[in-house]
Amino acid sequence: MSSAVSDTRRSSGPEIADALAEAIFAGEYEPGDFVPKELDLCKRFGVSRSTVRSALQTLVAAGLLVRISGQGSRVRALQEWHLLDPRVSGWMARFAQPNPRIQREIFAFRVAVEPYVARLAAESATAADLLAIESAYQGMIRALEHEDLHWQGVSHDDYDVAFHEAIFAASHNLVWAQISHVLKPAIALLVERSNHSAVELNDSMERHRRVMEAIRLRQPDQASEAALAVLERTGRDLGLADLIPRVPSIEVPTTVSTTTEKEAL
Amino acid sequence: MSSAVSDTRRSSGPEIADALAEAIFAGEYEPGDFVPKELDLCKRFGVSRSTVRSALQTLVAAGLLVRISGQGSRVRALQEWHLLDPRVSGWMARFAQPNPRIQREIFAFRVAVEPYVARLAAESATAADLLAIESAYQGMIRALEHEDLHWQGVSHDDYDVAFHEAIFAASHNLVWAQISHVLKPAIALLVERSNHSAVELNDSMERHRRVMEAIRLRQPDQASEAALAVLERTGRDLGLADLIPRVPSIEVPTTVSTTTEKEAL
DNA sequence: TGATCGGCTATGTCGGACATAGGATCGGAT
DNA sequence: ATCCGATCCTATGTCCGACATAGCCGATCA
Repeated sequence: MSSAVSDTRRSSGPEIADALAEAIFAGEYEPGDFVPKELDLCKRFGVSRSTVRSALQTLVAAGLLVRISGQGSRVRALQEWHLLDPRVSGWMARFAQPNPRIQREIFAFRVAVEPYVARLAAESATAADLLAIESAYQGMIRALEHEDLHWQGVSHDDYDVAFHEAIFAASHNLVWAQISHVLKPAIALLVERSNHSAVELNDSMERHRRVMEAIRLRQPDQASEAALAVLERTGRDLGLADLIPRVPSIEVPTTVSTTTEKEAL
Repeated sequence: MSSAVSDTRRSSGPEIADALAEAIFAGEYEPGDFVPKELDLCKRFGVSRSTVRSALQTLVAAGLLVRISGQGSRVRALQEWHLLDPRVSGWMARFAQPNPRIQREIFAFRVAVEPYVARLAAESATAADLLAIESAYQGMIRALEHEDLHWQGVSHDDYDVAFHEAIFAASHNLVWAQISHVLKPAIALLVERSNHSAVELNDSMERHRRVMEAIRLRQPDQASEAALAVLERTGRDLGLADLIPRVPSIEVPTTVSTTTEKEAL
């Protein structure tokens, strides 16, 4: 048992935390269980108690553990985990792939959020933002043309992720930008798992292009729809398509208070 | 200088991190600056290096600091801070009150998000969720009637925050629930700063009631509108009303793919 | 003048020790 | 016999002192 964490080489801090996180995400220690005590972890990883404590503190900060004085370190319930911590998000993408519930809920979140963020981007993207978006898009194109050789180690998927990140950044809102950092690992995971046939890729590229174009032309409604269309393709590729129509994206209320769409700048 | 952090009493771990965070948020140490080295902090707080290192590690996990071996601990740029970490969110609410940009952007985020979450809640709230929402609502009422004496130390504001939290929980989505934890301190801050005149409170209560009723009756559209109306009042009280019409909430696309509203369960 | 070498600073890691919190156990009193 | 309290035990929290290491700066030398 516990084959995942048995490395003896000196790996300093973060790698120990990673190993423990992997074990937790793999279900080796379930919520309510206690992870091994500090001294055992010292022996297992061949490091001192300071280092182990440092790693454990990382997991506490991530909300994965509670440390009870005199008792041990207990795995917390799933709801308590800080899923919005980029570290946790990264672990989830790497280790929790088979967990369908989490994948579904994150995708549902993206379906709600990304069209709205695209709308914001259409309203307030600067030239610099457009450049970042277009660079990512061109990178995706180039990576497709020189299919086998990854352009300088940067693959099509990397550009795809960068494309989505650039749109979040273009929203010019601190909170949404943070959320893109959190979503990044999840997006990366979905991108690399979605299908890669030629037809699908062409379709996907066209959908991405429409998002970019709508943002450039300051067309919030079209940007929102186009972003949803991108997710629709991804969802179809991964069997999550049922989340698309039922969980709509963020809305423009049609109440009377709505002033005419302001053409800023 | 640095009058904020000069307490000598034994305060163990978290309070030292809090004191440092307060100093950073107060601008005592700006991005790029170095905070005092470990040994100085030991002397200042009267604790050992282990304790200081523990506190510093908390700030690193929050994204406020980078620790460079042999050089010191440097304050990171604002964009790097993990604003979605509940701890950071709490510090922000407590210490960064005068920062109008952050307040505005967080409120803009709420305006986008809360109506959509209310919609989700209307679609999938269970009886238990309704109970939680209604309990918070009744608590607000009781706290108003016995105005001066806080009911068992729980004030009207606390119930208000709990009301919003319960709605997030009723969305039954891990990510949205997390976001409520993050928003909680910000909500608490806004709630306690908004006006408390009798007329305004009555108006506010009526708006809250409409949200609750719409969720109970499974009316997503009404729930969304009602949630926006609650925020509209808050925004008006705090001079953020201009964010309401311009930054609409998450949308139901009116594309053909929308199936008929599903009456779940 | 410029590149390499050495020293300096502050963090990273180590090992051992004691204090403390929380649970379990065992005992006494009703 | 049951209930309650004092005691022991375990594992974490804190402390101390020491050395290793990373990164910067200045001095030295070609």
